[in-house]
Amino acid sequence: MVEILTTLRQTLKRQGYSLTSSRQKVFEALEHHEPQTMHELIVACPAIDRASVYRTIALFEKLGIIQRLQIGWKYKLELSDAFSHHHHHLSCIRCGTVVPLPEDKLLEKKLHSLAIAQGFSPQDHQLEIRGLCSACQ
Amino acid sequence: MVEILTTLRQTLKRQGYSLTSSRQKVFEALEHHEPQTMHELIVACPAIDRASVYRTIALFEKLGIIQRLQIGWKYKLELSDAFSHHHHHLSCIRCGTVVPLPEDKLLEKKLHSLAIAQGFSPQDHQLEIRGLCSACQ
DNA sequence: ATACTTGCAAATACTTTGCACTCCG
DNA sequence: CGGAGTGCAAAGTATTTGCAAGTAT
Repeated sequence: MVEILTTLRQTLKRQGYSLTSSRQKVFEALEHHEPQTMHELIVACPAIDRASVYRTIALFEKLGIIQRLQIGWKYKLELSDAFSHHHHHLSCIRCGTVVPLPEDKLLEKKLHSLAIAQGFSPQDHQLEIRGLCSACQ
Repeated sequence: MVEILTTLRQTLKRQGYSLTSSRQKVFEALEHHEPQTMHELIVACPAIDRASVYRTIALFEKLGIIQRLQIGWKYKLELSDAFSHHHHHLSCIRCGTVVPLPEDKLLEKKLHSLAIAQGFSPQDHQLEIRGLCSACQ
């Protein structure tokens, strides 16, 4: 808990930024949650101005602290691999639930080799599988 | 060429819509192109009002003619699997180029089984691999 | 001191809607 | 004729920017 905030502080400091209480609140709103929309995040941080949330998210994204993903129609935000675990998502097209997919080494290797085969130097990737969750089937 | 327009017409007609010249132009702007942003599409159809392009895209999406993808920051649009081939994307984080990834049966099977293992009934999926293309490395 | 941060208000950008008119079956 | 389709302008949302005041190093 304290540990991860230290990592966050260091990540910011390394680039000349500081861990302010606003930034910490945005970070905590993202922690231990499913990917959120910008709107949800703004609501989750009522004490912080919208513009500041946008600026914080832009900064976090630049520093690789968070990542955007496509879940359904709109993008959502979640902590990046460095602050959580690398994973993919299953999303239910009926109830909207998003479930993380356990890491699969074989899949990761496969994706890497596919990119190499096209002459790309892969850096990261995103996968979303849509379908019906067990409850909605 | 004519064939695919016939399929398009039938898809529309089946739901009570007709293939107008505006809709055909939007469709053709999407055909044989990399995924495009809404803005690019609007520019590509100068004779058509912005609102109509939005309405056409909404309709096409409802009927499964196109799909949205998140490529980097913003979403982009492309024809869905029914009007092109199922594929994934490699995108260059430097120059923005998007390259389709050839279909890989093994990958598809793998994704299907991963979803099943979580109790999901998978319907479709999207994969984006980001990295540097051969020219930008 | 100097550079980074933030809130607030205004400016932009993006998307949807209401309405009148046209087109097609 | 009657519903579908479109352009145009206006209304809504979403996101970014300028600026002055506050804060950390």
